Amino acid sequence: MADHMNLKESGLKATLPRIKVLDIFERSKDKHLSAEDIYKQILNSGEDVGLATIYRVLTQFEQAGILVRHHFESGKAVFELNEKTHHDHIVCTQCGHVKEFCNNEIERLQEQVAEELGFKIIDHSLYITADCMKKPCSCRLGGKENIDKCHKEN
Amino acid sequence: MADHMNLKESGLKATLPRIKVLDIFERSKDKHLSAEDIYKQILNSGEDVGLATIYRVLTQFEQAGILVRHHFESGKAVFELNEKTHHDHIVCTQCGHVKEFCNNEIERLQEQVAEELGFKIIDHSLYITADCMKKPCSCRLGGKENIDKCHKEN
DNA sequence: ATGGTTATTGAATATATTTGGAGATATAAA
DNA sequence: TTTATATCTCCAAATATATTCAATAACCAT
Repeated sequence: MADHMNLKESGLKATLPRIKVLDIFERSKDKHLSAEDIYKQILNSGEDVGLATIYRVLTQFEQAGILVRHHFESGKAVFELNEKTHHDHIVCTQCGHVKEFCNNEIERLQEQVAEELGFKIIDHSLYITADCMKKPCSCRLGGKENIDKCHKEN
Repeated sequence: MADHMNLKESGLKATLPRIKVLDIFERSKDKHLSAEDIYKQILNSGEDVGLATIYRVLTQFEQAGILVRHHFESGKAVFELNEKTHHDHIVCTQCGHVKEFCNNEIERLQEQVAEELGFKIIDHSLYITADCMKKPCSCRLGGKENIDKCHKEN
């Protein structure tokens, strides 16, 4: 359900193969999955994605720090989600720039709210969509270079 | 017709393509529509609007805070009306039960954090995954009926 | 209403990625 | 050496979305 901002952060487009792969990993946390595993699961789900694409996506995700690759005895590489230190996201609707933040007070309140409702928090994701208020700024003229130029110093 | 207000407020002229697009979203609340979806619907309704215009209008609406853009499973962006009547979600990993909540303090802190970072909030979504701590409870035995029975009174 | 100013449109084209498939490579086992 | 298996690379085609530009339509002040 949650929008996959990991992709945007990594500069990867949210395409069907990538979203599918991410989804599978998030649905099976703490499991080690090989390229073939992923491939079969996607085929089973009715979608048709090439095996080459799976390998490519896995490597991209590894490079983006989304996944971790392991080589166990089996001869084939397996992957799992890279649980990074947590942070929330604020995304500019004007230029797409993503900024990370972490506010302890917000984290604490979440725990509190959850407890009041009778839940114990396992994880959470907070995405704020916003306007970076930098008009008139070059990032509004389009083009990735402009975004980078504009936000370099942030 | 009152839609024109939205447009005027955003400094956008009330043109046929824009009114049509807005209309479609208001007529199909809670649905996620892609540029193609909109395009086809408009063509079906007899009007002829260019696909380029649809893309342009959708981006403009997003920037105006009228629409929110998501990337779900499909690989193409989808949009929905930006409902200001906002709430957050807490989801139980055990039984899938979803509870909505809204905590003013959290909302306020988000505004504050955003402001400190130089952003103006347009929208946000907070998903908490948690454990509903109701074990041993019937919802853990599987089956939608059980979930409903278990959480009816929440 | 009229006309001038300016924003907006549609069509074509551009862009920038990403994709699947076939074959290349590599490594290990037989 | 052959065989099998895992992974990667090349490339042409597909995809989603953006941009350019001349023609048109919306807005505003007469």
